[in-house]
Amino acid sequence: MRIASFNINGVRARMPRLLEWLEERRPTVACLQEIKCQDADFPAHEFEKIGYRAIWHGQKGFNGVAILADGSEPFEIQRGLGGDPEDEQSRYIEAEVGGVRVCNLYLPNGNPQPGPKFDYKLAWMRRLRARMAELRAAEVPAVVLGDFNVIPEDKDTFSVRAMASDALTQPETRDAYFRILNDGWTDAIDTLNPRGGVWTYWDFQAGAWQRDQGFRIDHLLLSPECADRLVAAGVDKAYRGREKASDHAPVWVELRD
DNA sequence: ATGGCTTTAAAATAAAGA
Repeated sequence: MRIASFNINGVRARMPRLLEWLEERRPTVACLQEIKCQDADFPAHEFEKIGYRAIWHGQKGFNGVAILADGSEPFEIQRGLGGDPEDEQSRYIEAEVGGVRVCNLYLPNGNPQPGPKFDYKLAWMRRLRARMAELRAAEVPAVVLGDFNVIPEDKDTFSVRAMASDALTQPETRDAYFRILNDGWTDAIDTLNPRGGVWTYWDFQAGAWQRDQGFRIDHLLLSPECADRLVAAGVDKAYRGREKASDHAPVWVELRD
């Protein structure tokens, strides 16, 4: 099975491009972030017409996540990340699909740093680590994927200097990410591309796409039960160059059945 | 150059993104 993640940056604005990608690439599971719509406005019917069933967790104006599955309805396990009853942002949804636990997240950006948004990001990462520890303890095959808003290492950005004061590269951000990995998770794209230089995001501004000035912030983390089944992982880079594209490209992992 | 684009919300600007 192939499990994909795509920060779509406004699901309604991207529908033609998104349907195109689903039909051309036909992922078994497609996780979306930044759907930027309320629950009532999610275009579930458009996905059903091409054979995908969906669950989603929307929010007015920004954030919002969804899980699409080819030919079956994802079995919802959890919506929203635990650990903070005050947190009302729609950034997490978890489901069972084809015997795999699929955990789709849109991690807070955290800029500007320092400040309350950065504090929220770091707190969110601690809460995520707690949820992922539960999944590890249960020993279920799990893929935790999405827009992490983390540039893990210097090799994951076109310019270390340009990103030096950005929340995505701060030592605290990276520490939190590697604390999670060291609990026993495998970063699929990094494992298959250890030298780096793989981008998943290119800014809309300053000709970043044309200059190939991007970075890697969309990640697919595999539990040991899934890491044993890793066949391939990659970025559908060409979709970033199409008309009315998102600023992210889709990322995917292929698991042996 | 806290710029440079783009979407959403809502009616002209403002917030958010990374």
